[in-house]
Amino acid sequence: MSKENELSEMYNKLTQELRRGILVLAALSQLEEEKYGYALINSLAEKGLDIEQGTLYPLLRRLESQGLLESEWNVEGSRPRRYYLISPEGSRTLENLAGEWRSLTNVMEKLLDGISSEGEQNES
Amino acid sequence: MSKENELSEMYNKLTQELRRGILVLAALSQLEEEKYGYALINSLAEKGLDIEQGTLYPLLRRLESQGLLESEWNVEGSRPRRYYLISPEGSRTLENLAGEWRSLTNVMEKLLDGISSEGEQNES
DNA sequence: TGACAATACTGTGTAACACATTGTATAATG
DNA sequence: CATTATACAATGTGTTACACAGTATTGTCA
Repeated sequence: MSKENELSEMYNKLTQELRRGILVLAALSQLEEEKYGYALINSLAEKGLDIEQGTLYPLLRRLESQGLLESEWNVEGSRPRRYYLISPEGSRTLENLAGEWRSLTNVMEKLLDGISSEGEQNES
Repeated sequence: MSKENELSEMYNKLTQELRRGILVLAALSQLEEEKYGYALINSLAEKGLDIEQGTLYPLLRRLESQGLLESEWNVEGSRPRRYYLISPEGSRTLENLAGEWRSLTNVMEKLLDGISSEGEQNES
């Protein structure tokens, strides 16, 4: 059993690495309207991107400390929630990152040309 | 000056993170025909993906140790070169990763819908 | 001969993610 | 009322990989 497990474990690592890095982009892209962490997790999950709480919350705080996000507590509801919103600087960064992303997809398209994917394509 | 430098430094980190993870995919995709490291660097650069030697060489050795690549010294030319070739298992992994990549691009397309990129789009 | 390009490799630091876990407040259920 | 479940936030620890800078060798060309 060890062989297959090692394999899929390694494969998971690789896909994990693949997802990594897009998280910032994904988060920023969804915070043009104010959201709190938990809601962001859900809205990303709806669009097919699962992210752990232990990944997202530090990420949000990091982005805030970098000046890309702004946050404030909202205590008016049932529970206090910390709402995050993209900052002007975050918007510029988002646009630039989005451009980088599109460049990358262009490059990868060239590189992957002719490689058929077995992975299930989720038709939306 | 420090403010702008910190900014672009952070931005570089982010784009770096964005590139991260796709390196495996890029390398595997180009090694369906035998290549040596230096040539791979050049061929990737031609397609728009710059990768440092200190990044690629350890990556190749890692992929080999994981069984995704095979390598051998070729001493017939002027200098000895280590040639790398994707393994059967590497091919399967490549196909799966390519599928994951395409899923990710689908998700990101949804997420980035409506975000205009300022970054220069390299029209090929 | 000297300088530069091609080619390969390694060691170290940094940073981010995943995972597990803690903690609290509210809702739901028995 | 007590207990469990869920919404929500936070942290800290370990793993991993990338970048960077540096070392080293061998050809080539001036």
